[in-house]
Amino acid sequence: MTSTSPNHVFRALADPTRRAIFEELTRQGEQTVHALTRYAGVSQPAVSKHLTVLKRAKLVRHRREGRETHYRAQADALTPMVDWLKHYGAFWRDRFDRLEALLERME
Amino acid sequence: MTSTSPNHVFRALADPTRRAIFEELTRQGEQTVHALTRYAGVSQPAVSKHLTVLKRAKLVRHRREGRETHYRAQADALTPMVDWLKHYGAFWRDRFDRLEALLERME
DNA sequence: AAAAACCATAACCATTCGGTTATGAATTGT
DNA sequence: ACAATTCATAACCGAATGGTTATGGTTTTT
Repeated sequence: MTSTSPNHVFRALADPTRRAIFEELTRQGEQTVHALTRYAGVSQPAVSKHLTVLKRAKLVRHRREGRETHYRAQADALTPMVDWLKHYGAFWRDRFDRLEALLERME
Repeated sequence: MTSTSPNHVFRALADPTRRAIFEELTRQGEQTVHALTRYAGVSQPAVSKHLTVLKRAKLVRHRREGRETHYRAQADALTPMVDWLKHYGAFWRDRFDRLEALLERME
């Protein structure tokens, strides 16, 4: 019961600007909308809309602090995509399987 | 050399119908356009267009045989997506790293 | 108190997208 | 030779997408 439909995640990461925002949040950690706007090269409303899409996919969380909103990446929301790759990326399936076996032995 | 931009792959897999086609090709192996059309639940031209998009992302290969065209999944084209997950999926990064270390030791 | 900063939403616009039907080219079957 | 099958492309359409500027609500700064 890890995930039902990976739809939102795949959709959200299909856009390069959105991917760039997520990447930036992963690299630099928590950021305000203002900081992300300077980084993204598009208008502030555009960034806000992208963040809404990422939020819907649970790829980011936000935290209000005064007049600014801090966003941070929520990497475990990538699970549906990883699961999908495990099932349909035959090329990688062996490796994933071996990984899981290893991790279990490590517990 | 592994991949420049994962753009085409992410875009191609964003659509559920396209993902379903790729999944079907992965599960059942090579298929004609006709077979895929019966499976996909959309018109034949729609399937052809989806296959064109998947082809652009190198996710499928085709082979003409008489009047029919056989398509098959090209799973190693998922590499850019896996690489991206390795870099930006912090949650999974440790696991990937450990996996690669293990695999190297196993050679 | 007034001004400025930060952010989200609304309204709008051009383009892209995913689908359709129509058509034609090539191959196969009768 | 003719009919039928397979597929790709063209032409078209409504909806979704990604961007913009305008606006307004909070909160901070002066």
